[in-house]
Amino acid sequence: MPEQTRKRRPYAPRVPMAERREQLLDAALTIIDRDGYDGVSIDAIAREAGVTRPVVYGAYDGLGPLLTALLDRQQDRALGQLFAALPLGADDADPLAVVERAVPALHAMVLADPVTWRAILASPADVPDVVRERIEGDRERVRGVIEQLVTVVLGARAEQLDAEVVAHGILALLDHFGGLVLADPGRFTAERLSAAARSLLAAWLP
Amino acid sequence: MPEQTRKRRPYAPRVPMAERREQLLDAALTIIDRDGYDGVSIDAIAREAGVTRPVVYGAYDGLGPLLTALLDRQQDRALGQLFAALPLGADDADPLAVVERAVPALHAMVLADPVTWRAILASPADVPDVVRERIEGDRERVRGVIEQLVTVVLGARAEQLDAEVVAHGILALLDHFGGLVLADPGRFTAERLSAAARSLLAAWLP
DNA sequence: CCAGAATGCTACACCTGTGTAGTAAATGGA
DNA sequence: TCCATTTACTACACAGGTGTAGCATTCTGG
Repeated sequence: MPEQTRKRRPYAPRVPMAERREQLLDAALTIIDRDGYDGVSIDAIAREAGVTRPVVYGAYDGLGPLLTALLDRQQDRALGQLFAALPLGADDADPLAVVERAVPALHAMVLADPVTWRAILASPADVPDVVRERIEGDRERVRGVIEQLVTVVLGARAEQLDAEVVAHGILALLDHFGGLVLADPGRFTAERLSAAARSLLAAWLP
Repeated sequence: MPEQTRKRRPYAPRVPMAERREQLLDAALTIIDRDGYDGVSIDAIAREAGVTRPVVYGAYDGLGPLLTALLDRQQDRALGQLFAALPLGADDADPLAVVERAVPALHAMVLADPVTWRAILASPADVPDVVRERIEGDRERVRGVIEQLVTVVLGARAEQLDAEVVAHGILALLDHFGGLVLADPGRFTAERLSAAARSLLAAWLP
């Protein structure tokens, strides 16, 4: 009686590369959302996807390239969502209207795709270098857009302001409140945040 | 000829426990500042301090307790510096004066002890749980103080405002600009930040 | 001056992750 | 149907971190 009994791992369903790649990116994103960037490793991704490590190495050349691919994919989603939410066609130049439209739109945006946004908003500091650099770069792009938006919307008033500093401030606020909304949606509702922004801005305008 | 030639590591200077503990905390802080929280391990701390791991285990029961002790020490420094920088005795209730005093004080504060503040401001997300909880708790305390400060300083005007949201916002701004100052002191000077805060606030006041 | 306590070091067993070579199973076209 | 290709798995060697047992050295007080 040959002891062939050594249980062999059941074969994972065979899928073509393209699909496998997508599946691995999903697995990585799931891990990031559940365990943070610390939890991401080739091994963890393989386990999460129900395959073995060589399968992952077959699809990507390592953790760096895999995360880069993930960022490529999420970047489209995130920036697309974001630029859709920002009232960029706002030539009306009414600051109050801009804020009234942007705040609920952004609120809806993060809650509509919490996994993507948690990965971005909760990312900082010790993430793998590839990820860090990528997100930094995107932040800069967004900050530039905000800076322009501020300049345009505030028009003449803007001359008093340090637009770069203001843009940094706005982005910091979006960042922080985005995180709060994700962490505690019941406490930080769109209405509440809109009201706060409105009342601050209303008092500020002439 | 006995082959006693197997080089034995030269003994590190012998120090009493109390001093050794301080030295290990310093080593940990150095590593955090240089390599981020990712780089912190018992092994790395031992190397940085020029001793072997068992020495570290003799002083602390593991990485968690060591980092807790580090936080205990840094907490005093940081909160002491912070509450000294915030104009808490500001019964004069002049918002502009409060900001004019607070911004340069905070700016000086982070630059006076960059290691401590980088460890706090650049901490987020995936730090060991002990550290994360501790810093979160402190943030809440500080936010509470700011909330009160806002209420007091703005007086009657405060009734229009959502003090909690405003305090969150202010703390987010302090956080973010603190990081910017540390990253690029030449670009974000005390004067520039003061001017920006002053001009925003001046326009906002009646 | 010489125990014995205090302090530090070596060495080991264990864990988790990386990356790869070799092998086994599934699949699709001749 | 059957074989070549594609896809997946096993197994190994290596790297770095943890925690501990046991030995070596230094220092101090009697």
